[in-house]
Amino acid sequence: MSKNDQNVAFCAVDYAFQRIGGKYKARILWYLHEHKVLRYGELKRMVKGITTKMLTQTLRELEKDELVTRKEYHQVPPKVEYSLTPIAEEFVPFIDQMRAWAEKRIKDSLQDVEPIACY
Amino acid sequence: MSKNDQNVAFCAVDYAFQRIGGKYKARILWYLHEHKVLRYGELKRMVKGITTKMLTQTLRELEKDELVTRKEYHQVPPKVEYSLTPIAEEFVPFIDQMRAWAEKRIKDSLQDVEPIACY
DNA sequence: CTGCATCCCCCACGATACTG
DNA sequence: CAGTATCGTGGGGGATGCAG
Repeated sequence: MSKNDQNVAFCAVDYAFQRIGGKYKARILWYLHEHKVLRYGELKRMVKGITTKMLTQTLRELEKDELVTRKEYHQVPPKVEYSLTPIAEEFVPFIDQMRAWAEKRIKDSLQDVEPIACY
Repeated sequence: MSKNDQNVAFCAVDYAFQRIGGKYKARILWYLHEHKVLRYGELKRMVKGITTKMLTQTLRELEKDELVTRKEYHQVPPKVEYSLTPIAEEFVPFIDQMRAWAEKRIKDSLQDVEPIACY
């Protein structure tokens, strides 16, 4: 594969995963869907274990892909709110279905799987 | 985060992504769904750019997670067939929906996106 | 509060060669 | 045909410190 193929999606499935894959994206989208609007610090607290670097970076990517909207209030102290775009809202149902599927799977194999502590 | 949290899913969404995330898993599942049964070499040809190492490794992981079935024919030359488990079949509709969503997105932003060459 | 800048490490993934 | 084995590397991600 040539260097230029880096960001080329081989198919639509790839395209989707490039946008909502990664370690935190799906979770962030999910939380934003559940709460409609979240501040930076709120997200940071919900996505356990994430660093500011990763949170900021991930939000920027989601913003670039038009999946989240960033609303900055120019005040001191700063206040920034994030929410989903309509495009992202269209996608959320799939995340929800995946969640349901996963929960069923987790229940069926109730060994070797650590307790799930999510929202 | 402690070392032992490596494979712990923080939530069901994580759990799902740990199983069907990665660079090739979704595509492999999709191809297997489309063709019902595929031999190793057939998969290798369909998943463009994948190496034998990654294909084998990915198939092994999917097998371990009970998403694909491996059927080996003890003959010369070797013949191995892969197919989806019922659990994976349950999941495929979501991949399909994601694909539809992605294709729509691709059509809407018909610039800077390379031609999608997938099945 | 909401970030940005650095430094650094690990491992997912690639390339290549070999085998029953 | 259907894989192993080995070696290398790029960048995703972590830790920490600073800033408006």
